[in-house]
Amino acid sequence: MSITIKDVAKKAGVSIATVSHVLNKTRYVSDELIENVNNAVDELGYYPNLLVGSLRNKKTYTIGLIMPSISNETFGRLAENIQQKLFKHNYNIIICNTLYDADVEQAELRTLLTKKVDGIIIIPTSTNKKIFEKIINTKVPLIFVDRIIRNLKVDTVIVDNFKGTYEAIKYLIDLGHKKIGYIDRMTDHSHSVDQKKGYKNALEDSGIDFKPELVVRANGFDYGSGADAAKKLLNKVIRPTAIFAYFDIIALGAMRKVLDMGLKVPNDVSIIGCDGMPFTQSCNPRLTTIKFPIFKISKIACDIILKRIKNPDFSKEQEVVVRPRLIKRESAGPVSDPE
Amino acid sequence: MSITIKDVAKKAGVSIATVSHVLNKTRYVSDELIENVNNAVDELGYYPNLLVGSLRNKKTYTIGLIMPSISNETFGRLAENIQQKLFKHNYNIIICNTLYDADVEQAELRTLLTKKVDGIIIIPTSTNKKIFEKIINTKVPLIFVDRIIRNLKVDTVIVDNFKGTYEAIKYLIDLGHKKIGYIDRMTDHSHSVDQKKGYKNALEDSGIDFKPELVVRANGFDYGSGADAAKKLLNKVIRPTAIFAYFDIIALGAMRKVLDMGLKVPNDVSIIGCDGMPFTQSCNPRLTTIKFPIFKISKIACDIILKRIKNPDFSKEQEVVVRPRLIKRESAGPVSDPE
DNA sequence: ATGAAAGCGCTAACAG
DNA sequence: CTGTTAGCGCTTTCAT
Repeated sequence: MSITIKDVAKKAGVSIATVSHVLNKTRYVSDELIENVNNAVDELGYYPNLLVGSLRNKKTYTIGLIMPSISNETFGRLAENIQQKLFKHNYNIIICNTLYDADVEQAELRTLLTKKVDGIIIIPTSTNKKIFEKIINTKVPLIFVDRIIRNLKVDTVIVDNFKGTYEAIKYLIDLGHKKIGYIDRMTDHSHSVDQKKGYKNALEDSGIDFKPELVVRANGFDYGSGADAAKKLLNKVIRPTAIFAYFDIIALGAMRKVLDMGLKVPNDVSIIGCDGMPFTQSCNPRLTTIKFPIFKISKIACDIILKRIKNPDFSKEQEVVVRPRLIKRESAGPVSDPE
Repeated sequence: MSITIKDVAKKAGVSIATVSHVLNKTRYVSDELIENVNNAVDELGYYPNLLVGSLRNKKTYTIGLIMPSISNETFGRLAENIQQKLFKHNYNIIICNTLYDADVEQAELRTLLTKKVDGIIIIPTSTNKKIFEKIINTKVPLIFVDRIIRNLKVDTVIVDNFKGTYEAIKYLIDLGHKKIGYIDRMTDHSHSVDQKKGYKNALEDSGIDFKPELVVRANGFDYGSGADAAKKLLNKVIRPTAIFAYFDIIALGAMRKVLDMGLKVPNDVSIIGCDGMPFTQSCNPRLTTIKFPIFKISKIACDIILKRIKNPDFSKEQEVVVRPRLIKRESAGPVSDPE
């Protein structure tokens, strides 16, 4: 039972039309009535119901943002950037975490459509084309971030994981490393596949054989998984002199395990992570990492969705690829024992 | 121009009432018509407009969440927890970051009221009572988290920063430390004031004089500020043998500075942080820290707001205080050089 | 210069 | 068993 325009009109002694026009400055109203209306608004504490408009002019000024988990600091920063940028354009965002559960994601998508968001930005969990095609059919602007599904007609903004990883592995090779362990994800998402390809190609281009036993999988994004994965790698017959991990925290866990085993970083084992999280510049030793370009990604995603909302046909679906950057720090160094 | 109930009714050859009743199972409809309606829904890709209902039954199933910055990992986890819990009750959340700007916060509050959220959970930036009293007058349930404003009739969930800090300082004292540096916040918020009081009281209760020169301020939550603050402390005439910081990242920055100056942690300087962020268990050395009880806080906040939504008068405004916990790790140890 | 009223999408009371 | 319609809060056209 909140205060409505009727209450204001009654209190101000005018028609609801006049109240509306005063608030929106949509036609001339005498100074006296303007004053009456404004006073009534203040006294009653009236906040116009924006949702009503959505039923007329078809805009809610709300955008859905679906991601695996905003507590992941990189995603959190991405979300914050997106929220900031969109708020400047008067949009709010409804945030949903899938926690890597495709069913949850589907439910969230449904709710968002039901709440008539003006658009959806998503770091998808599901790889099921059908689901997204349904969304696309609604004509609600949809932007994919950080993950691509081939042959889906949708705007996409991704990081070039292939090149990023290729460059990092190449860097290790140039430092003399030949036995490079690789901590892989559990998923079959594009970004994961591309990353592994970067690893393989870098090795092969330098004439180093790819050895499957140097690849180990870690599940999740916690440092315990990183430590476990590193343990497996370090106990191999051919012990790697360098380890690449898909996520900084995994890399940190790996580093921890290396140190706990009495080895030195980078003297005995070099380590490279991914994302460029803030702590990577303050841990000990500082972590070499591939920086995820949060700012660029969020800017592009926002630009596209705003344009798409303004004009759904402003262009064909775009696929924007952003190049990540290798930040060289202390955790990766020359191999100490080149054979 | 999205698909409406009319389109469905036409396609299914029934009235809009029947469509409504089929979708909501609110009255008997023959199997045949149910089937027709469901088919029409599927074929058209119809998503009912939930916002319309909000204008009738006065519920939007949307809750506003305002915090300084979700990219702060602790806040991010809090937000994620809250989102998860509320989603189970069919609520979505609109997230707003104030970035510690009170004006932004005020604008966000306004927008949320305008979008008729069913409630607002806020870690407030502003300390201005007037602003919040206005919100409270609207009767929209409001919950304060992690910050308290005295004499404001509002539900509040906070951490006992006094006790938490008291305990941490006491721990250092028991380890033999007498010169304990304190890195303080820039704000005058309750949690900050309480924290400092905990520091002072712990000292005094142990017969150690509080020395203002051992208190230094850092602005922000980045590790650079922590390093700067630590530098100031370490260059004091009486160099502290321990440093307490209000935030883990500040503590990490301080630790970094200590190491960079050629000192050892904890041998030369012990360090304690606040929040219990994940990286504190994997940095080197592992950080002793006061754990912020994210799970409890979010649970309590959600419980209260849901009850308040269901029944605004279910109880008087509550003030729940949660006790934090000191996690003892390697960054704090016995003083090496007790005089 | 201002008011009356239609209509947005949907639910629920009423009609049959 | 199903359809017709009022009405939620507001904008906007039409009327005066």
